[in-house]
Amino acid sequence: MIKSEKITVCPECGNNDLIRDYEAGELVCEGCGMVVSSELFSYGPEWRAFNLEQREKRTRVGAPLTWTIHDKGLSTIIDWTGRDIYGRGLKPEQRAQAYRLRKWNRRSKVSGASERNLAYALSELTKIAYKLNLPKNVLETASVIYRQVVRKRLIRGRSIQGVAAASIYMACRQCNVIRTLEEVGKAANITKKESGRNYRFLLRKLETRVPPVEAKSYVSKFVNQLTLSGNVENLAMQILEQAVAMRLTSGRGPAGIAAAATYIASLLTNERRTQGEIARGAQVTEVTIRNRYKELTQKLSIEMDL
DNA sequence: AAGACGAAAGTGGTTGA
DNA sequence: TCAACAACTTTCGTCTT
Repeated sequence: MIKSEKITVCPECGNNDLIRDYEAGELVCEGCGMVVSSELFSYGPEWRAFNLEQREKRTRVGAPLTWTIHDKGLSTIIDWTGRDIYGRGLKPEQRAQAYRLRKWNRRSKVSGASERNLAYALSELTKIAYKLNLPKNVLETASVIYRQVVRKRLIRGRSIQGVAAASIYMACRQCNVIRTLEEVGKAANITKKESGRNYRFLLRKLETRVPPVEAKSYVSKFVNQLTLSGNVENLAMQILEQAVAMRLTSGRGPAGIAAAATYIASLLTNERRTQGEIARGAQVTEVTIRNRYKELTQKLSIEMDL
């Protein structure tokens, strides 16, 4: 789904190497990193993935470079051993040249506080993503988001940790990977409140539309956590589709509904899990699961002959 | 003994005056 | 800014497997 596709040259630097970053829904200039247009829309993977592992493998389509290194992974380093590639010593004028090259190479890479901060922030993003077991595309998306924030000069007065967490959370939402604000906050060593504040801030300032989470997105997470089979996952999905069609989902927390659907599916397929087990993984209470469970079984007239 | 159930009171966030 | 409100949580006693 692509809108306004006529832009071919970056208005910032005149470069005509524009990259379509579908995961972030943006048209990005390869030259200067400017986001030329954020009109592209992406709803995640083009084909179906049934769990996180598959999703990780199947979403490796997109920008060819990485956005997680401050110079996009294009750097070269010149080492300090005064020898050439054959191990021979260098002549004095060559050594002097190598020294000058090194100096400028270094300076061109991490120059000034903002570059240093960016490098630091990107390494933080990587750490958080690692702790949360996030697929690569989410990390890449988060990096693009963070760069946007830097470019709009919104960092001042905010902690790098906080903005990093918010970027990761936003990237998760855009990529349909379910992580709660609490989980992200914990991985970034900040409170849920703080990560939430920063997320709302980004939402407002970047004017990004993030569609609300569908209950269905939760199911694969739960199924993985509880090591249930694909049958359960499929059945839970079907239940949710019916629930959505019958408007049983509006105003309800998607996590609770998905948890209940997973619970029902686990009963019907004889892979029973207790309400407690599911509740713990879903970060809702048993009571909520029970309430949703009651609604779903009643309204969808699912027979529970146990 | 563990799990499921449900009533009742408490909590944090949104909404609308 | 504040109170009303809905969804959800916590807690706890009771019933079921």
